[in-house]
Amino acid sequence: MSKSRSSLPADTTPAGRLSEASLHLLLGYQLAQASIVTNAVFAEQVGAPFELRPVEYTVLALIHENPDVSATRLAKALAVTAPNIAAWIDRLEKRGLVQRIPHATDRRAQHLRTTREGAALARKATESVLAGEQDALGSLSQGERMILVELLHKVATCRGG
Amino acid sequence: MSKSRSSLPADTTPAGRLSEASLHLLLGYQLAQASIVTNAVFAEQVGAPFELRPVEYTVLALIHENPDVSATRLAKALAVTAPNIAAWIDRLEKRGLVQRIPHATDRRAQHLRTTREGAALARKATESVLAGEQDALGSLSQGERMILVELLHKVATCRGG
DNA sequence: TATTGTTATACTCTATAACTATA
DNA sequence: TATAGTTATAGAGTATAACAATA
Repeated sequence: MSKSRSSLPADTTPAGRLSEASLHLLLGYQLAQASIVTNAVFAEQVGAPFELRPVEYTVLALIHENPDVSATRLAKALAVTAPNIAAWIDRLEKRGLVQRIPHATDRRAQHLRTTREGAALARKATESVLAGEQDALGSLSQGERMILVELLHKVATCRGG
Repeated sequence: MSKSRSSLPADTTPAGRLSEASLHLLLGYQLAQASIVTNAVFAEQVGAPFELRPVEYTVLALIHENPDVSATRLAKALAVTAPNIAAWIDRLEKRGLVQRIPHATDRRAQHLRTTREGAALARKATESVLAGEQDALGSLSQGERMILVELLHKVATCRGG
């Protein structure tokens, strides 16, 4: 069953049917338009039920996957400033989702780990967004989604890190 | 000449080399990571030289391409609220880049048009970001960029408009 | 001197509520 | 009663500066 939406002219905005021919090839514009959809999915599947903001969720998930990571490395991975990553970690720590562990030899540094509850939440949240995205993006085949993810990763890799 | 960066492990963040296996398939996450790159390109090519914010530029470009569009339709196309689109239009109008024209029959409504300067700026800005993106994303072939744009457009089209 | 992490603070962006005017 | 657009205001998100402690 194809969606009526698939009959949209190629060079018009998804909402409002505005011409976007000159913007069509702009990756930044298309990323922003696509993000409107994924942001809505995230808000519905994770933001509202688990009270996690997008960045907050990503911080939690990356700590979960990278036990004993430092705040500095997290900040670089997400391109957020040091004061802001500290604030996000604060929130997660106060909710009992992550722990700050003192570094054994370097007394300035610290390791970050998820608690048992944090790990469980990270798993549940990831599962929920994934399912939500697959549901919302039904018009894309599994293959198309794979290609899209790989190309996006290639774009992200152009970053100076 | 291939970039040293192309030797990056597939499931690590571009910066910080964190594992991201569980996030890898999340479109929202990959969009955010890719946006870090395109946002930097925009800031350098348009944001700084022309003093235009991303949304501000997009509003200008869409008005340029859709003469006599209404603020309501613009707001829907960009998924921003009515008060915010009004503020962005205010900024553009005060800089002499767009004009608000009273509607002929409906005295509540108005048409939006770019001025001669606004049109010139829209053209120059679009040209600059495009060139900047092509330069920054040199590791993607022209074909890959086309596929990426089309898939992103397909994602955006999943929006309820 | 450079690095890790923090606090304090200001700025930008966005959202909601309440309003005017018109249809 | 619904719509187009505005104003006022609060909240979320991010940035810079200045700092403490350690390497």
